[in-house]
Amino acid sequence: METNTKKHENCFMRETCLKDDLCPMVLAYKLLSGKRKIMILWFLSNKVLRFNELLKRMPDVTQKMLTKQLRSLEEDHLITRHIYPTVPPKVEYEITEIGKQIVPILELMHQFGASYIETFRDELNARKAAEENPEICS
Amino acid sequence: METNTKKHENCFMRETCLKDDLCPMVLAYKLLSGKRKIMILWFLSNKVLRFNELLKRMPDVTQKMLTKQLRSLEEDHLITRHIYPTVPPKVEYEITEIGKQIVPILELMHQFGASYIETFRDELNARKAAEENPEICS
DNA sequence: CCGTATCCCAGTGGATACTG
DNA sequence: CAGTATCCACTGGGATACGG
Repeated sequence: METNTKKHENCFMRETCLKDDLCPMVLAYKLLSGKRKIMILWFLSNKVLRFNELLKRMPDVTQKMLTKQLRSLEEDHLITRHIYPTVPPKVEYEITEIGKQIVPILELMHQFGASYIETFRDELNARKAAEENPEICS
Repeated sequence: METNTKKHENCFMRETCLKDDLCPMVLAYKLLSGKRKIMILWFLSNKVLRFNELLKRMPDVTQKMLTKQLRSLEEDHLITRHIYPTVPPKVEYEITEIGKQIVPILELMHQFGASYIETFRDELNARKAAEENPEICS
């Protein structure tokens, strides 16, 4: 009987959710897809930050990409953008209420990632070494 | 002191994790990146499935892509592949122990997605209608 | 049944230079 | 400071056909 209280949540989903393309899980995935979005949300989760502050925290991203991802997050209502019309300009980004609901997901991902690294440390190091010295495979 | 039990988990991470590129959160994101991986893990989370059973559950994916994503998941030790050398061939995919640890993330994503849809139902419908009838914008 | 092989396209994201 | 504008390489992923 499915009146069982300990029934696996959303279990029905496993059979049906693909039928309509507004599957909540897939939607959530799409909202987070983009190489930098999770990091942006992560950094904003406990602090309002300016454009340059975000840029400094993400050394390997270009201005263009940061702008693009920020605009996309704003469009999805996950962050807001406050412009102060001063000279020089000042723009602050803040996470929204709905955006904050993503943070627990990020924390779980972090936990999982840490546990995964723990388990496969050696293999991960080997992979990394391999792609840094491809000539070894010659 | 970090002996504080109620301290926000991983809070320190927000400042430092980008410095080395093995940030656990980013790693977790990469393991799940790929249009179908979350769905595959979702379907396998409570059942061992054959290739064709997966294919039937995901009507909009090609064999090639399904194969590719399955191989990638296998390589990352999130699923295993059992081959029965019968005629016709039979291949079963099963989630691993480490793979099972991803399921809570998927469940959170599903919850979030549902809540997001609840909040922005009208806008989501409008967007969908817009991309189905682009001529409206003429 | 469970794949590979080939071709091809659109979108992501990097580098660099310029602007209000 | 906080962006645009251009150009361009790479790859994710779709369509289709073939193979063990």
